[in-house]
Order: sequence, then structure tokens, then C-alpha cells
Amino acid sequence: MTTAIRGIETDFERGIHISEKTIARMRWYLFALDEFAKEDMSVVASREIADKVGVKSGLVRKDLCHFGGFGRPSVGYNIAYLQKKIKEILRINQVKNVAWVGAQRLADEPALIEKFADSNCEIEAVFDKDSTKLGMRIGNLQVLGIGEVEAVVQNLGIEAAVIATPSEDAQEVADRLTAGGVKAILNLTPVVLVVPPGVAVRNVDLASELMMLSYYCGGNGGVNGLAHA
Amino acid sequence: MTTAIRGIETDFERGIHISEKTIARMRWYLFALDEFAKEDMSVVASREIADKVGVKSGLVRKDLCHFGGFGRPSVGYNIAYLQKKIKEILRINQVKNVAWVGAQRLADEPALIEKFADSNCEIEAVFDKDSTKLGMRIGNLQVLGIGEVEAVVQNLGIEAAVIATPSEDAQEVADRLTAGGVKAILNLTPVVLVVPPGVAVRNVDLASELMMLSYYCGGNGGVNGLAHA
DNA sequence: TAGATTGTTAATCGATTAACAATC
DNA sequence: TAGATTGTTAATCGATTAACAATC
Repeated sequence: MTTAIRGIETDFERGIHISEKTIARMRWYLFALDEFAKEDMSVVASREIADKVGVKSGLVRKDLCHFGGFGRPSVGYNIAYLQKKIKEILRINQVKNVAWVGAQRLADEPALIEKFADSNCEIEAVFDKDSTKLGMRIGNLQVLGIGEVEAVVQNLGIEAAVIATPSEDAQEVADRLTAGGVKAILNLTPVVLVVPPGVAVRNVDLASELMMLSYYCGGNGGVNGLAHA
Repeated sequence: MTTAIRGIETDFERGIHISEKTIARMRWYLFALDEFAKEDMSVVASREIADKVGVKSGLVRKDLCHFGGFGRPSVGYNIAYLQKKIKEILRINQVKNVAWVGAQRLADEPALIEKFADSNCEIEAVFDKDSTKLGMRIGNLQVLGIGEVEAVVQNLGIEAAVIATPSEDAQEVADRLTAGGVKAILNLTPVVLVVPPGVAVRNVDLASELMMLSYYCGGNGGVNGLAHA
């Protein structure tokens, strides 16, 4: 809304709510910038970013404006600078402490630990409801019982969590996580979680997505859908 | 909008566009109905469905009304009947012919073939750009070159496709698929695809989701997000 | 009949688009 | 200066909520 010059705060800095759709597009814009950077460009217009991701140029400018005035009239946006700014906004370079609930999935697919680390998400605790899994080692972590979720999450300052439990436990786990102060949940189950306001949930579940695609197969005119995204 | 009695068509039947958010919630409602069915209930009120998935009851009724008048005043919705109807709407019980592009992922994780079959998605063709993979067998299918995508997709009447290629090939593949008439794409790459109007894209990518969650970690007040929806 | 809950309309809210003055 | 593109406002569009008459 306003530029960040001389102490005038942006919407973002004022804590004004920014829609999830805008945040999803910020990721798209970053993707576009990476593409332009590969082509050795140093400056782009909102129009070029817009075309690359399939939105209108005014929307690109409006989205970016929530976070500050990053461009220069008649010139455009400096790619390296805007990349840096979007990464800051999305906290991409900050290390995030993550809890993982549902040890089996991580035991089956230990490569996930590195995949998370690639995104600066460090798995700091693993929990499981199944008492036979207690104490089991995953990487250099010991599996804890889900009764400890609230306390451990609070003590370690964990802000995000992954739910990879059997479906029937997912909602209980979400309740415990949010009680412990978790603000962001990645839900790998098909369960529709209900969480308090202010907590973000992202769902990643193949079967659920297939269900939605199925509707569009017949040609029920759908357009781009973020997972999302 | 209107009931389906005596030839009066629903929004759905008239081909009026129904928002992606509504379709996502239809899946949620089905989830809730499955839960209620487990508890041996036979009838529910919109209010109960709403509470189970975290929306307002009026929205549940409005969403359902796009597809027909499934409830009875002062009674509610018959669970078995509504389950059946939503499954019809989402085409869940219909077999969908699916193309898969990017053979490596399927070779690495052959269990995906059955996972898709569980959702009535039959993988009818596999394509790859890498000529060294041509003719390779996956299940009972032979890998075809991506030059054949348009023709094969058309001939087999394929309506949906999965893109699991290296990032740099994803947009080209999307272009070929849509040229061949594909109306629904499941995108397993982090690429932001641009597709013609009327084509649905669902993204399933862990790194992209972590990027979005990262924003909400600090407590930038987010609410429920579908990947999702 | 009295009470409950649907289907649907009208009011509100939020997000996108169009347009343009300000700026480089 | 003339031309281009931003940041931002006002207009439009669409989705949610509130409310209620119709129905069981």
C-alpha cells in the first residue's frame, strides 16, 4: 500500500493480514525471477513476471506492494534485489525448527530428513502414538510419545510440524501441536483438519488431489489451482 | 440454486462454473460424511457437517445446492444418499484414463500405479523425453517418447495426466498434453505451469509447500489453506 | 400445531481488474 | 522532453455470510 521510505510502514510490517493467495503467488514470482536470472537478465517489468506465471501485471504489482516498493517507475524490478526480498518475506533462508509426528513414514523414507533440510526445515523432534516405537532412533533423534508434544514443542520453540500419522490420530495431533504453539502444519494425511484461527495448514495428499482432479476430467471447466500451492 | 425436480436444472447441469473452492469443500464434506457414517448415523444437518470441517452451515447448504436439493427441511441430509451423490459429482467411481510423463519417478516408486488405481485412475500410457528410456517396461506399459504425447492422448481418450519430469521439461509437457486435449493435470514438479483456460492444474510438491509454510511460521496470521486444496 | 432445518435471496466482505497520476 | 512502468486508487467481480420464507 505505502512505500517503506522514512518509517512509513508496509501492510506487512503493520501486521495487516495478507491473503494466502498472495503468499502463494509470491512463491510463483520467485520461481519466475529464478527463470529470468538464468537468462542473465538483471531487471524485469511486472508484465514479464505476470506473463511467466499466468496472471495480470497489476496483480503482480499489487501483491509486491503489500511488502514494499521494490520497483522503479519506467525501469522495473531489479531481479537480484527482488529475489532477496521475497526470500526474506517467505523466510526461506531462516532455519525453521520442525516437529514430525508419525515415525513410520520417516523410518520408511529417511531421505525426507535431507529434503526438509534443503528447505531449511530442521526436524528437531519426532513423535509417535504407538508405544512400541518409543525410543526408536530416527537419524539422531529418539521417538517421543505424543503425550509430550505440547511440552517439547514449547521448550524447543518449534513453529512448524508435519502430521504423518494414521488418519484417525491426525486431528488429536493437530490439537496438541496448536496447544503447544505451532503456527504452521503440513498435513500429509487425507484428513480435513480443524485448527484455531491464526494457524496455517497445507495439505499434501495424493489421493485427495486425485479426487479433485477427477471432477475436472470430464471438462467441468476449471482453471489453474494452487495447491494450492 | 434450483432443485432438480421436474426438469429444472441445477447450476452444475447447466454448466455454470463452480468455483474450485466449492469443489475442494465437496471433498471435505465427503470426508465428514464418511466419519458420520462410521458412527452409524444415517442423517446429518448442514450444521454438523459444517462443524466437522470448520466452515459455516450456510456455506455447506449453498455449496450442495449448486448440484441439487439433496436435503429435507427439518430433517437434514441422508448420509448414504449424499455420499453417493458427491461421489457421482466428483466422478470418484468412474475409471479415469491417465497419462504419466517422466518414467523415472514411476520406475522408482512402482507402488504409485496401485495408489492411482485405488482412486480409479488407470495409467494407460507412460512417456519420457530421454531416448534411452524408450521402450523400457513399467508395469505392462512401454515407455513412449514425448513427441507422441498429443497423438496417443487423443487416441486413447486420456483426460488427465501426471507431470513428473525434470523441472525444465514440465511446461513443454503441459503444452503437449493440453494440445492433446487433457483437461486435468497433476503437477509433481515445483514448476508454475501456465495452461489454457478450462484446464485444471493441481500441484503436489513438498518443497513448494514448505516454502509457503515457512512464511506462516513466524506467526503471520494464516488460516486454513487447502492445497489445497 | 410448533419446532427444526432446508434452499435461496439480499447484504457484506474480500480479491481482482482497470485506470491513471507519480516517477524515473 | 517523451516514453515507460511503477504504486495506488476506484470500479468490478466473485465468494461468504446473514437472514428468512418454504417445507417437513
